[in-house]
Amino acid sequence: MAPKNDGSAKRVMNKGAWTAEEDSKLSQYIEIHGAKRWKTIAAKSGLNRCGKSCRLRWLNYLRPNIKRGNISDEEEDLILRLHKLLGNRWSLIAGRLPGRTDNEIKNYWNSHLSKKINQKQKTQEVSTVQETTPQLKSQGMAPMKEEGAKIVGSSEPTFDVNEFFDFSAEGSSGLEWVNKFLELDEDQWFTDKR
DNA sequence: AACGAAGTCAACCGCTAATTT
DNA sequence: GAAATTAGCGGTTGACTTCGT
Repeated sequence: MAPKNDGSAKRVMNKGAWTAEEDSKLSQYIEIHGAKRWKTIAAKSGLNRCGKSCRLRWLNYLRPNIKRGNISDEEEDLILRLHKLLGNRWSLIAGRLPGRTDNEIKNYWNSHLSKKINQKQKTQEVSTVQETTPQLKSQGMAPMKEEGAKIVGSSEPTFDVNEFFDFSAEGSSGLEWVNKFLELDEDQWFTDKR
């Protein structure tokens, strides 16, 4: 679908890093008018930015109660466990970590955790293949290299969570089912960590 | 001190889903 | 119900910083 030509299409928007002045303008506008209708916010706040850019800036940096940096061990554990459960559903994972944004968690995963997991996975794969291959061969099956890799550190969960859980019935911050699942998973988790 | 490689993270892009007209 | 608009998501990029040589 083609966007309406409102006369602003040819206007060159600012890109790149936000300045303190831009942050201030955006914060002030949202404080008065609320964080709705980003296109309008972008147009009326005096920022030469697109609505998308304003929304991202607000959600990731300017909104209240944002935590920055220093992800604790507890938070890291939770991210690992939620990723194991949900895959790359960063916004859902972020919903369980107050003050954290999906972008931050995604970055943290890509720069820190994926490496940790790859290392762990490599060591596990060696032992798993050694243990399972003779048995699988005897059953006429190939070693499950791909499937095995999905257990930890893949971008997809090992099952379709939508088939198991009705996301439409859950608020983003009230995912009771996650806690239940994690409680169920707790024994296994601490067994893994020992 | 200088340089390149690797790591980090803010921001953009493309797409889909949800909502409004 | 269809079209248009808006919101939101995840993947990717690129500028900047840190580290190693």
